[in-house]
Amino acid sequence: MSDPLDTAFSALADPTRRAILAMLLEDDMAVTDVAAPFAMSLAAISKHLGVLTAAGLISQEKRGRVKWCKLEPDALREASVWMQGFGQMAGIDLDAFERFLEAELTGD
Amino acid sequence: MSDPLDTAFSALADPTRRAILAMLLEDDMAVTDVAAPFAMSLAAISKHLGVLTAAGLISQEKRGRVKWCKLEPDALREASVWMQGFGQMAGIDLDAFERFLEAELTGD
DNA sequence: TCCATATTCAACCATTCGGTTGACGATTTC
DNA sequence: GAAATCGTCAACCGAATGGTTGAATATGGA
Repeated sequence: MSDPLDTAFSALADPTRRAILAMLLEDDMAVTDVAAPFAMSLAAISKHLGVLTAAGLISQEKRGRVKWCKLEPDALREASVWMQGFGQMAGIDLDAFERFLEAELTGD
Repeated sequence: MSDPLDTAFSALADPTRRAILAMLLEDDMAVTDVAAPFAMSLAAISKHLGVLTAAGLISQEKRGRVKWCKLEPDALREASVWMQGFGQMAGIDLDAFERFLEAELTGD
């Protein structure tokens, strides 16, 4: 499974991993803190983080005894581009999306 | 795995299935014709088509003895919106993003 | 009717996946 | 130095995945 799209989509297929990505969207986090809200072992979360790292969706940097996890949206962008090829995203109000982006980026 | 995002991303994680979707982007096809370019059994392709159907990414309609496969981009829409949020908006207020998604997905 | 075509079903197989537990190495703190 | 904390590793488990083959079920055409 060397194709980056394979690993990216496969990583995104798990709800725990998507939840982790959503958490990292707000801020970088240590492994233990990532694991805190989940009802599963730290080792399981560590594996999930390994999958996300292998897919390039996050990066991990160890400082001291804490390993920090950081979102890496570039890999998502590739997958997103692939999906754009199926263009007919008819239902989405792209104008509203643009306005939203604009407001978010220029606001505050 | 009832979450539609789970099934959609999981279905997209396989290169054979992505290739099938790309083929169907051009035109509707019969199962046998979908299978033709692949070096695997017809039964295997039939299974892949079942996965894509379960994910809502395609639909299948039987006319006579031929079952026609048709791309259904709506299921891709949800997944695409989810990904665009990460790809383009890292560091942006997640709450506002979720409110936007809510409006998009449930609205009108 | 008889045969070919289109597709699925059922059983099987090897591999991967998502989880567990317990031990372990590394680092910080007391 | 001893003890607590952070995180991974290794072994194991059950279930799901992706493929095979061979038989079965429709349907269409001669």
